[in-house]
Parts: sequence; C-alpha cells; structure tokens
Amino acid sequence: MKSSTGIETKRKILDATFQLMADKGFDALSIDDIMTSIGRTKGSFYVHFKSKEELLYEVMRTRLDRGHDRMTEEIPKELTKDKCNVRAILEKVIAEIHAILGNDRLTWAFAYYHLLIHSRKDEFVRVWLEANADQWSTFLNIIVKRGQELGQIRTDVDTQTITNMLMGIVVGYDILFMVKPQIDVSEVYHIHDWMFVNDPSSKDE
Amino acid sequence: MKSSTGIETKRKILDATFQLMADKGFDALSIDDIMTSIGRTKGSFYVHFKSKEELLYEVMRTRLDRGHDRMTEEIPKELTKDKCNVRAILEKVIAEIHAILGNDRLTWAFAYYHLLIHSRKDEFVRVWLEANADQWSTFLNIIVKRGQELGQIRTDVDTQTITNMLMGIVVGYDILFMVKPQIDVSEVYHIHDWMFVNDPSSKDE
Amino acid sequence: MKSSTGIETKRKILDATFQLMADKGFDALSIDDIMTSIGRTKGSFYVHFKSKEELLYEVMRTRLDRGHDRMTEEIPKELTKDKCNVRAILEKVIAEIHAILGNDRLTWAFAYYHLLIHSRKDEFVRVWLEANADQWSTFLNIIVKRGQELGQIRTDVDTQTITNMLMGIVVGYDILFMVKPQIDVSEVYHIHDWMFVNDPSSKDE
Amino acid sequence: MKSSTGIETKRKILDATFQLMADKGFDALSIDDIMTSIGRTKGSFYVHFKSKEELLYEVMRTRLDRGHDRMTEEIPKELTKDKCNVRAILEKVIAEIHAILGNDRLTWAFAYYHLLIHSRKDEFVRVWLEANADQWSTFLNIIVKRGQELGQIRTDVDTQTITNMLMGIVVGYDILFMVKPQIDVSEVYHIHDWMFVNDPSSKDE
DNA sequence: GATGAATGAGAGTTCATTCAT
DNA sequence: AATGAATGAACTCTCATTCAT
Repeated sequence: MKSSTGIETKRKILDATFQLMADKGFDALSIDDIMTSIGRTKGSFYVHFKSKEELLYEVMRTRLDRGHDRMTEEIPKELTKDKCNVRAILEKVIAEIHAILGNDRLTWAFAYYHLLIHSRKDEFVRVWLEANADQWSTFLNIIVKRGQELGQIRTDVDTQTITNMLMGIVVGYDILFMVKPQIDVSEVYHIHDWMFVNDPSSKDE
Repeated sequence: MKSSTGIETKRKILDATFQLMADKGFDALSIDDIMTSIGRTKGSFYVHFKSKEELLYEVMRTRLDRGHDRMTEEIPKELTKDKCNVRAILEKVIAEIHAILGNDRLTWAFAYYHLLIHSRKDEFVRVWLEANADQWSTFLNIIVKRGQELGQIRTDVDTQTITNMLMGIVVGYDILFMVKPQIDVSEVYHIHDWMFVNDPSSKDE
Repeated sequence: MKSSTGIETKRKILDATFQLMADKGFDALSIDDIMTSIGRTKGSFYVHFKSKEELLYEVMRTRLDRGHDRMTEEIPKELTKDKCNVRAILEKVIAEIHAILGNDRLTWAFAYYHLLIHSRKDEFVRVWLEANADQWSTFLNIIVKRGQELGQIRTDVDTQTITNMLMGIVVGYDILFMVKPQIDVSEVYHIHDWMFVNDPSSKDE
Repeated sequence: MKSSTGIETKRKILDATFQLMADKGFDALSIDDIMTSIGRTKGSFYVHFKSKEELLYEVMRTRLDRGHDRMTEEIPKELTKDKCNVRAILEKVIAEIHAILGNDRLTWAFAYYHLLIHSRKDEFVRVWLEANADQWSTFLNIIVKRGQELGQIRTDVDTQTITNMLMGIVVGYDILFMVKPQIDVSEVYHIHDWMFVNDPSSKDE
C-alpha cells in the first residue's frame, strides 16, 4: 500500500475527520485515530497537512462552507419575481438545508458546536464562524424583507428580529435534537404559522 | 494558608472549574490550571475528588441543577389562580433565568455546550442532560397548557410543539449570542407576540 | 522511588546532561537519555525544568559560569602589588583553569563546541557566549597590560593582540586535544617564552 | 527540470549540504532541506547517495580534503632551495589557506566543528579528522624544521611544539572568530614575530 | 533520474493520577 | 489538608528511508 493518489487520501482524511469530530470533538481526536480509521499510519498525515490546525481549517473550508453557495444563487432570482410565494421559498431553503445535512444531522451539529468551543482559543475559527453566521443572516434577511414588502410576512416585528428568531429557532432545534434525538425537527416549520399572515394554504408535515 | 476547611476548598474548586470551563472547555482544562487558580497545588485535588470525572459531575450537580428548583415551587401555585396572566408568568420565568445567568451568560452557554459534547462519550452526562431538558420541558409544558386552557395561548398548534419552540428559541438565541455577543438577547420576548392571542398590552424591553 | 529532594534530582539532571552533552551533543541528547541515566522517567523531567531549552541555559549558568568568578577576585589584588611577577600570575591562572577542567577536559571542550554550534540558532546562547568570551578577554587584558607596564611583557605587539593570541592558543589547543587526545596540553605554556621578555629562569612543565 | 545529469545533481547536493551544514549542523539538517534548496525532491536523494551518512563522507572527501593537496606539491620544492625564506613561505601557506576559505570562513569553521562533534559517534569521521590533522602537522613540521636548520626559527623550543602552537593558534583564532566575528583574523601573523629570530623586515597586514 | 505517498521509530511535551512526607 | 516528585500513557510532529510510478 505504498502508493495512492494524494488527493484521494487527503479527501479520506477530511471525511474521516468530519465523522470522528462529531464523536470526540476535534481536540480529543488524535491524528492516530484519523489515520488508523482510513488504514494509513500516523506519519503519512503530514504528507497532506502541515499541522492538525490546518486540517481543521480545511475541514471547515471544504465541508461547512459548501451548501450555502448552492442556494445563494437561485433563491435571489426567484425572489425578484412579481408573484412569488415567500413562504414556499423559505420552506424550500430549509428543506434544502435538511437535505444537505441528511443523516449526518447529529454529526453536523456536534461538529459545529465543537467549532464554537474551539473558537474560544482560535481567532481564525472565531472569525470564520462569525462570517458564516453573517452570510446566513444576510441571506435570510433578504427573504424576510421581501416577504414583508409583499405583505406576506407580518410587519409589526422588525425585519432583523424576525431573521434572528428564524435563525435562533433553527439552531435551537439542533441543540434539542442533540439532547433528545427523538425530537421531531420538522416542528420548526410551525414558526411559519406565526410569521406569515393570513395564510389559507395550511402547511403540512 | 496550609490548612483550611475541606469544604471551603472544595467549593473553590467547583467555582473555579465552572469559570475556567467556559474558556477552555472541560477537557482542555488541567487540574493544575484549576488548583493554581485557587492557590493550591495539584496533589491536593485528590483530597476532595476521586477523579476529574467526578469533578465534572459535581459541577453539574451543584451549579447547573440549581435555579430550576427555585422556580418550580412558586410558579405552579400562581398558575392555579383563577385569573392568572400566563404571559406575565412566562416573562417572569424568562426574566428569572436571565437573572440567574446574569453576566455569566457566555460562561453558562459554553459550559453547557461543553457538557453537550462531553455527553457523547459519557453516559452519565448524557442521561443527566436529558433529564435536565425533560424537567424544563415538563415545567414549560404546564405553563403553556394552562395558557391554552385560559384561552390566552393559541391552540392551533400542539402544546408540546409550542413548548419545544419556546425552548428551542431560547437556547437558539444562546448560540447566536456565542457567535455574535453583540446580539440583543431580549429579542427573544417577541416570541410571545406570536404564541399569545389578541394581546392588547404590548410587550416591553 | 516516589520521593526525593527536588534540588537533588535537579542537580543530577544538570550533571548528567553535562556529561552526556559531550558525547552526543545537546541536540542529539534526548530527555529520555538523561532521565534514564539518573534512574528516573521522562515525565518527571518537567517537574524540574520547563523545557529542554531551559535545561541548556541552566547547564550554562551553573556549570560554565562558575570558575571564572573564583579568579576574578584574587588575581586583580595580586596585580596591584608593587613587585608582582606577572608570568607567575598568568601561569597560576592557567593552572587553575586546568584544575577546574580536571579530567573533564574533553567533556568541557565538547560541551563548549556544542554550545558554539547551538549559538547559530539560539540568540540567548549566542549572547551568552560572547559575553563569556568578553569576560575572559577583559580579565586577561588587564594582566597583559600590567605585564607590559612592568616591562615584563613585550611591548612591540599591541596589548589586545597579545590577549587575543593568548586566548586563541588556549582554545586552539583544546581543539587539537579533541582531535588528538594524546597531545600534551601543557605545551601551551611555551607561549610564555615568547611573550615575556628577558626571562632567565626558563620554564617548561 | 525533470531530468538532468546525475553528476550535476550530485555536485549540487554536496555544495548545498556544505553551505547548509554551517547553519544548522549536519544532524539538524534534513534531507528535505537539502533537496528543496536545490529544487529537487526528497525521494531523489537516494538516487545519488546510499544514506545520509554517506553524504557526510562525500562532503568531507570532496570539500575538506582539497586545498591541502594543492600546496603539498609546490611548497616542499621551494624549501629545498639553498637560500629560501621560510617566513615568506609560511606566510604564503597561511595566505593560501585564507584564500581557500575566502568568505566562507565561518561556514568552514562551523562545518569543521560539526565534524568534530560528529566524530564522537562516528569512527570513520574520527579517523578521518585525525588523519587530516596529521597531514597538516606533518606538512608544517617540515617547514618549521627547515626554518630551524637555516637558523631562521628559534631552536630553544622543540620543533613539534612550535608546529603544534602554530596549528593551535590558527584554529584558536577560528574559534574566537566564531564567537566574535568582528575580530581581526590577520592578527595571527604576529606569531611569526615570536617564532622567527632577528627578523628585520617587520610585518603586519 | 525524479517524484511523492507511505512508513515507523523516536523526539519533546502534557497530564491525570499516586504517594511519601 | 496540603505538598510536590514521580509515573506512564498519550499526544503532535519530524525525519531517514522505501518504493510504485
């Protein structure tokens, strides 16, 4: 097993790290754990990464950054349409997030909270997390504002506040889910009953 | 300072651990860190605790369990009153939580998420967290149900779902607060605009 | 073997390091080597030193700094005497150095040259070495100048140049000694035949 | 730059190693350092050398052995002349050494002392160093003896002792120069004032 | 000739834990 | 109740060396 593609091994390391991170957290995860799990030895880790820290950054870049980009292109286009259904769009967004997370939901949640904790001692991670949150906030803010303009979303609450609550409840459910995996995450859709006005087409799920 | 009450030192250790946990997390926190911070030496730690693990459990017991008890006695009494204002009660509950957290808000949040992560590898912690969540859930569920009975809280959404959303949004705001400490946590009160029906007395703060 | 005096173990580490340094050099010397040689385990090294680097500095401080101090007190007093024999004084100085080195001559030489090499990458060591050389230079310069004043040392060569040659030949012989341990280091005394003028009482050892 | 002459690359490796040795020492120098510095990769090192050890020997052979050969042919011829000026010859020898060292003086010095230290654990290096010293000693001894025969060099000191002091002071100045690069190495010529008798044409540089 | 992925031994360092004092 | 020396396992990282390509 002397030779394999560098890129392939690197990808395996990134994937394994992401999976294992959720279990033990990044700090408690040893390079030995990672490399053993992909059938390589400790020493060869450093062929692909300069340090464990670099590995973390790469995991964030390749794993957590993606997904967001996929949506920020189409959604804005749909919003500009004259007769658009903001609630439908928002549900699509959330559904797509769910799709991305898929069965890895818990893994993602743990990975994220590990980052959160890691951010305390790592400026780079802290900045990245905040930027990431800002991206989502900006993105959702656009949707909410459009909903208010079209008279579909209530206007008695400030746009940014609604955005914050939207984000808050989504991540909040993640936490509940971490504590009680049997919880029904789709309940989160009920927030729509509250933020959208006179909505005859009842929701499902 | 060679001799002091055992109980006093033990309390100091518990307090210091809680404070330091927020910064570095429980795992990254060394016994040396803790003992140095209270002016004692590493060796004497084991006079008070059998292991680092036991320390964690004691922190949870003495720090995180309390607060809850303080409320679960008075609130139910108020709820049984004929003409009670459920919204006012709920706001009192949240205000009281805020009071408990006080300036340690971030500390609490980090401590909690450390536990969350720790729960992955520690059955004891996992069970405790779930029990803790259940306590709160049960407690809030009672309030919400009473609100619905009195016609103060909307009934088109299931009692437990409203409870879950209530909890979700509260913890969700904590997360947002961890990422962006400049966020206004009191926004969370707006959820009341949504769950309570025809409420003329506008909210505050 | 759980308990011993900290100071005792620390001294053992310093001594062992000095001895072993001569063999393998400081870099090639592992902490395991040192601790095993004194019957302790690697981990306990860090009870006494913060790092391997600190160990090096302490070795320099406690080993290489001493000796010099012993002389710089008496010699100057002797020099101020009206009828002093500078050659005798100089020979005493060199004899005393030899006495300090004793059977550890090779060890000292190797330790010193390891430092020399280490100085390339360690500012602290570089500065220390230069300061150490300056001390000796200043010390010898005083002796030589006094000898010239008294008409005992030739004045056709600059004071500092004589000092430099004196130092040069002493360390030079150390090098020769490293390459060929059978060389007779006491030959170095012949330099006196050259620097001192009309000296009837010839001398070799 | 995929393919080049093997010999060319080998020479590059030898040169780079010599240069880099002075900075970090041979042990601290990694094969990666060397190969990167010449724009090749680690793996190809083993096309040219069997091991790192072999590299060291080759550096010694090709770098440190030369220079000596250049002189040992002409000088003896000059010495046999009836009316030869031994002092002039000796100065020529030293000047030539200086020329060989050139601006690499410090590099040579460090490289040499690394070897010195390396000799402790490597029989081959030890033997080579001793042979090298013997060569120089023999060579200088011939010059000194001839100077004594011609009455140009003092005879009150043993031939070999003068030779040793000559070597000692030359290498001694190298050490001083390592510690204090601002020192004037040409001072070393003053030893001639001492070993040569009634020399009217004084000399400094 | 050159590449670069992989290896495995060993480095310095940290740390929970033990125990004689 | 407190100390601090000692332990040993685990960690991140380095590096000479091998080998399929």
